[in-house]
Amino acid sequence: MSKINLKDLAKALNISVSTVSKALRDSYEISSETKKKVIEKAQQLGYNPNPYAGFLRNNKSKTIAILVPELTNNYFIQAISGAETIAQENGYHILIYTTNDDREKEVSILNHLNNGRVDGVLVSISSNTSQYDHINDLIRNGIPIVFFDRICHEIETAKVTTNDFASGFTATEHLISTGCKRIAYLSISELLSIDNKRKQGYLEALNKHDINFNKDLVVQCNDDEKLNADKIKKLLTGKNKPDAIFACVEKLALTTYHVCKDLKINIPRDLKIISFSNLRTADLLSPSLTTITQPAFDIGKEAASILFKYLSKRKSLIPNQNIVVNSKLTVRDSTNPNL
Amino acid sequence: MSKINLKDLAKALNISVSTVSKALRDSYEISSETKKKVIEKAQQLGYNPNPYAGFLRNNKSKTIAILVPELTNNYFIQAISGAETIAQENGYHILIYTTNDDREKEVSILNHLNNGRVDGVLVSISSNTSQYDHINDLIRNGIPIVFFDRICHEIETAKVTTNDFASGFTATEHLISTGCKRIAYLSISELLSIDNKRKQGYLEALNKHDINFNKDLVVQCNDDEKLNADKIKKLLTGKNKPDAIFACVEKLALTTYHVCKDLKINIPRDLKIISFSNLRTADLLSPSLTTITQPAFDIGKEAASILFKYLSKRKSLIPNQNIVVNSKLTVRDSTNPNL
DNA sequence: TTTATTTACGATATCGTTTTCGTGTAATTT
DNA sequence: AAATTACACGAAAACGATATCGTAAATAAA
Repeated sequence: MSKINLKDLAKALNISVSTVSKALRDSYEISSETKKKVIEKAQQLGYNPNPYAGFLRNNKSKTIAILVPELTNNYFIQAISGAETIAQENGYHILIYTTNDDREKEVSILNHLNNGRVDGVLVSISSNTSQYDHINDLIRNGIPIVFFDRICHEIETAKVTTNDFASGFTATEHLISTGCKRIAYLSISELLSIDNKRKQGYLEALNKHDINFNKDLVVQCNDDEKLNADKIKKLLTGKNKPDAIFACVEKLALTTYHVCKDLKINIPRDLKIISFSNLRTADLLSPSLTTITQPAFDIGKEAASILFKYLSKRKSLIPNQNIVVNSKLTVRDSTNPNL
Repeated sequence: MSKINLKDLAKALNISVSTVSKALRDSYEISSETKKKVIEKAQQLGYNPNPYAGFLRNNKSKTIAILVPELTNNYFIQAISGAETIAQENGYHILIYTTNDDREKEVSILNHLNNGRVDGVLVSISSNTSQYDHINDLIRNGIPIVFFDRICHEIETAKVTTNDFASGFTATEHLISTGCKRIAYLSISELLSIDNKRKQGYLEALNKHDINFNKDLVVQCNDDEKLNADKIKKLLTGKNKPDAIFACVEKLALTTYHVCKDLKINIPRDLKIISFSNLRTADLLSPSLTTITQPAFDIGKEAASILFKYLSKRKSLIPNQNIVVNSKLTVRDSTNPNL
């Protein structure tokens, strides 16, 4: 009943293992009658090939890994979901790993993957990563990598991101257009290129509109929610308070909402907020949140597509390229000057 | 540089392959000096065992699959995240699959897994599943299954859920306590045991408080958001409107919020809402949403733990058992009678 | 000293495929 | 009729690690 292998099938048909194998793989060497017989018998006995035998033989596993800092994050989930869609279409399987923004873990997981377990990897690096030996090792071993969102510029391969600079610029300019002059920027990590680019956009917009940059309005946050809340609270209660906040990531916008609730600061009257976010409930928040929304699902699809393209070509060296998918500004009440 | 295998290692050390293998697996047959030498050399040459060779030989892959209806769902993501935590602790890898609530896909994926690719499976079935041959096939083949949330009672194995009946009862009684008499129940699928149990709790609470059950107040929804919105709109504009809604799943509560926004129905004054939900932003919604929150992360951890327990015992037949992790009612403004 | 036991290692079969060769028969060409 | 070519299949060697044997040397027991 169970565990039928090629040998069993061959015995049942009174032909050789190799013939059965070839028949099932539709080889030209096998006559169509034999093929038919084999396929029928396979169906009948419920033959299911052992994947690992094939992987071992072929040195290909039709499996990729996706490595993200965390799962409980709308952006990453949508990206993974997009990648999964493409994977199913191409018959690929997906292994999921999270680093919790821990560099040690990232290194350990990538080293673990450096042995042929996967044909390729989709990575969004953890924010405190700044050295890339573990990633280069993979590439050197012929395991291609595609970065998405949190990318490494230093590594030559495909990188899929959104237009972070332009979006940061747009977001800031939007705040300026509502009359804001003292715009704070909430940063999540100085080591993250997406963060830097968004900040560059922010600075450029300030510059264009002749607003002096005040470095006290850039708040360096991290993964500690409590600490972030404290920093934001200090920002909003100190002298020279901002009249707007541009949150680099969703998490910081939500923390800001909570802080404002605590401090009874009225959004958007006292403080306007805009954020990069993939929150599905952005329009149901109180007040609804103005967002720069990244096409996360498409970014995931795109990243997976590129990887599969090179895998199917049996090319493991992916040439350096930057794929940019544009984000979209959705204006809602958190930046409404008339409330 | 790359692709060092046992043979290479053995050659470099001038000892046999079997000795190297045993040394690396810390076998009692090998002297500690030899072990040290082997381990050193392995490190030096960057030896990384080919996983598939071992999987093939041992018929174990230290890999499990998680099958969920969808990824863009806070509950499933938290559960997966919990399972991933346990998996990392136990050195297991996780393959992710989604069915999009499509029975065909569910069958196809499970059949595909029925070949030793994974050692075990964590499943939340798709809502329209009602026959279970594909699942029994797996178990018969020695691949253990643990259900979480969307379970199959008909199959003898471990099932991890929340206390759906009691929670449905609590939710309904809470609405009653705020003065509601015409409480609608938004159902997602009649074939889903969690849905039925929650509804049973709802009915029981109505019964206890001598409220007549009106079957027009049970709205049968599905995966089509547009259709659901129409049904809810009809419910809220027809005669005999409800004064409260109990949404069986988060998605339906959000749809209700949108419909209310459209119809300018004031929550909670005109309509109170409670929902099963794992939304992190429940308290930031307008109004904040009263929820029954499932300990999704813990459910994922629990499900994975049970699976790994039996896998480590090399027992593939998991005895029938129901693990129940209690949900928690968090009262917020959407059911506040004083607003 | 002889026998039994432990210690440390090597040769080899095995897991289930895929694929390269080799080979016998039939069909085609000279 | 002899030689060539196509066709359909089988034998066997991989892929890389594991584990069961077997065995030589060293130690302990007789």
